[in-house]
Amino acid sequence: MESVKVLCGDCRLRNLCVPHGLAGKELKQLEEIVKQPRPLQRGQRLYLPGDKFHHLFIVRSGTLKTYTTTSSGEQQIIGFHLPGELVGLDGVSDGSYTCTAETMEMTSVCELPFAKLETVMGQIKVLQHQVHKLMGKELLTDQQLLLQLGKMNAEQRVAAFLLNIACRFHQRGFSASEFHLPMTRSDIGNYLGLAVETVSRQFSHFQELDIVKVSRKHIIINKPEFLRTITNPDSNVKYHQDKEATHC
Amino acid sequence: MESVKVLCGDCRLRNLCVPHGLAGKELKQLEEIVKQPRPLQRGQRLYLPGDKFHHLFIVRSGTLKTYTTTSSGEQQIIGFHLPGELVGLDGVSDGSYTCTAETMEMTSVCELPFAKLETVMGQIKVLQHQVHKLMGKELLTDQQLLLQLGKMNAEQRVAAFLLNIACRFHQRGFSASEFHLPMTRSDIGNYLGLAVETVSRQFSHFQELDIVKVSRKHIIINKPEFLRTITNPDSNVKYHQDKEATHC
DNA sequence: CGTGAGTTTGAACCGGATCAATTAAGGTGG
DNA sequence: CCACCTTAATTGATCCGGTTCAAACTCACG
Repeated sequence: MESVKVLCGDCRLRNLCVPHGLAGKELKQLEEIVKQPRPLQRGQRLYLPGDKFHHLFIVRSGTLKTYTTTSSGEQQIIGFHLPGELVGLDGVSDGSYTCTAETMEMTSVCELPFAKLETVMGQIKVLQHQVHKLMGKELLTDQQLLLQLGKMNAEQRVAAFLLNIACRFHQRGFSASEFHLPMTRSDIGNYLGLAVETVSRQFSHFQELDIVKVSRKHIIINKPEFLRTITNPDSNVKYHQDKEATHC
Repeated sequence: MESVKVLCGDCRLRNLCVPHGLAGKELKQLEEIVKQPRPLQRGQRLYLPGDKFHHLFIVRSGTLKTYTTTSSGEQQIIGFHLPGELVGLDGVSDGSYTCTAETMEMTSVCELPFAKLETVMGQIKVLQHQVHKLMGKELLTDQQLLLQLGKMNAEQRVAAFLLNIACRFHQRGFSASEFHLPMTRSDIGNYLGLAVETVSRQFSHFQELDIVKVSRKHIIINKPEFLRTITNPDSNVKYHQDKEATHC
């Protein structure tokens, strides 16, 4: 029995995603080129370095990580991808992927054939612009991480990481103050350029300060504003007292 | 007296650049939307964070750097941009630039209005695909740097940096083994997440090993294969003996 | 239960930062 | 053309944040 396809128009995530701004016939055009392969178990790979690039993927549920591998076998995690996020852009430039995309839990994705997407983008301006924005967002995400790796100490990196994850959960309709991390400490350390032990110690450290409550992968953020103070040391930007928007 | 506009069709860099693959009427369509503002002195800014995004820029001659600035005023250089390279994609996502783009010497650029570019991309498939590839390349460049910042030690970062610069000079028709660095040690250190002193020491170190000859900004690479060995430690990938292509 | 992966915590070590001082090189004005 | 000044680069000595090594602990899962 095949599972029924979720149409973009019915998807909770559509406004974070490629179909943002589309409706009617145009939305249908997009829906027609989207495939939804069967869900993947934890640890399965969507693609490997060198695989020919044909598709972009969008996480529908679950989480992916993408990582590059050095010639000596070390890997650097480039990103964690939550529902609504685009994966596979690393293949656009050379026509083959350079990263590995691997699921971190049971995960469903949408599959977008890039050649067809480009054709439809040529016809629908709104779609074209939205895809460009999503490509641009990837760049900003990477730049944010570069800043963390290049200029922040361990405490700041972990604080920034927690805020970033909290913010993205919030955007997806989940709590920004209480959530379940889909990745291990080791993944976090790899991503942030830190040893596992350092990540663990920073978590304990924040817990001692009563900024967060950590039990394994379950996180409660008590004082997001403290985390923000840590990442932005002597920023004299006023702290905005919007009750809700503060998390992002 | 206005300087004469260099047409894409006459530009040495056209195959690295946006017009790659275009000819005739299509090339003309592109040429029509390209502006060439007057050359910029060293230290001038093309845009600042928060400036509204209207243009992409392409370096025609000279060098740019782009950097993000933290709330506390620290800056992280994201990239150095040589002739033929695209600058300004950090503005696509939010409609405002997030970086500062600053010249490192006397520099000329081409200016591409992004809205018009998108229109023409909708009409010319080859152009559309080429721009997407250039956007994808930015991502790969950032990912390369992430790997360096996340997983490499000082020696490896500096070696990788030299190889990367050498390669890009080579692609632009200059020598890969002898060149003039457009940036200061401090810029290199900032870019690589290292202190100035560390960069300087690594240069001296490589010079002692007779791998390079350094005098200030003038660099001669004697043994690029040694640099490659340093960045790819126990890679058992065979060393290709192509006399020329080896630099990249 | 028992087993193994993931996590936490402690102690010792080290690579690169920081501090400090010297040298070299453009750039400027006399 | 040269003396002066400022900025960039080099080199040495010390220090420290984060890694590494080691061990104990916890929890999910067969």
